[in-house]
Amino acid sequence: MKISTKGRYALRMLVDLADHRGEGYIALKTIAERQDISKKYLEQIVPILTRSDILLTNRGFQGGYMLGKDPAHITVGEILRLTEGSLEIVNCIISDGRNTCSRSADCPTLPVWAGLNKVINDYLDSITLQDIVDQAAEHFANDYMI
Amino acid sequence: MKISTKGRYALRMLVDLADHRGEGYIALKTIAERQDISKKYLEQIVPILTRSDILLTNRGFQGGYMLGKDPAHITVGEILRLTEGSLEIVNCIISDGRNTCSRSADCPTLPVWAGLNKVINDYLDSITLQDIVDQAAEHFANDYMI
DNA sequence: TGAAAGCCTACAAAATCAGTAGTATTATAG
DNA sequence: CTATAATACTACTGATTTTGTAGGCTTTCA
Repeated sequence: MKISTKGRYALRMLVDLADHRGEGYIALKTIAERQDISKKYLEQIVPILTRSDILLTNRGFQGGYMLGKDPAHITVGEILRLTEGSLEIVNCIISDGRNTCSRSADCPTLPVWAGLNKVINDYLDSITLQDIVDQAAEHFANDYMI
Repeated sequence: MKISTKGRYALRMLVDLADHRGEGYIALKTIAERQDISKKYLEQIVPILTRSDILLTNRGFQGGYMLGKDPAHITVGEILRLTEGSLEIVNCIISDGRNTCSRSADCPTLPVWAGLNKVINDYLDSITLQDIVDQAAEHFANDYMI
């Protein structure tokens, strides 16, 4: 029951881009170095995001990546649903809320998982990239005040 | 990001026992057949629970298993923390709330995971075996009323 | 004393994770 | 028009986890 590096790295990359918003397209090499993540591995994760509207890409010389939307309109839930495939916490339930298991009609535990799903998705959908950037800035300011 | 069969089977087994409370020790064979789970596999999951106080065991002839506590005092969170090892959603954080990653001091995404952890644990700790049994009974009653 | 139960340990197929590697394609500067 | 700097695509791989099977051992009671 873990979120994989795929989702964690994607989030870190997008937060990095939100942090450097307004600097145009940023090369993956730069991000990989700043975040200390294998560039080759990131290369595999990134296309998942470019296929949606949250990440824009430019190939060739001086190419790179740029956020496609306002960080305040990109939620963590959105990012993780793309990179983790799905946030469904059990195989008993598939993405559209329908269920697959033959026992589902009478399964007393199914409502537990459905509720857990909702709690997780609601929480992750409530946090935007902008929230993360803002909170980090606040954290930094507090450090200075000590 | 999934809860494994280990946790799901353990929960189903304990709900089954809660359903048949007052019938003394119940053989694993019976539970495995009722729940359609491999008895041999259940055998491996069960010792995790007997080591805690939620499940009592009796060996030998007419042995079996019995809940060790009132179902109203056994939470889903308790069961899953035992069987899934931990409910921590990322490797960045370990069970006692301390963190392992070298980037943790400045990691802007860490609070997101800490918050997700709290949301998940709070939800799962809020549901007891008795809640599940009650809700299933209600569901059954509603079916009859239609 | 024998049958019914749980206990313990080893093994293994399949899936998933976390990358590495190499090649192809695209875009721009000069 | 070509060298270069960047992304895109695809294949492979070692390690770990998941989901069981299998078999023998021990305990309890009729």
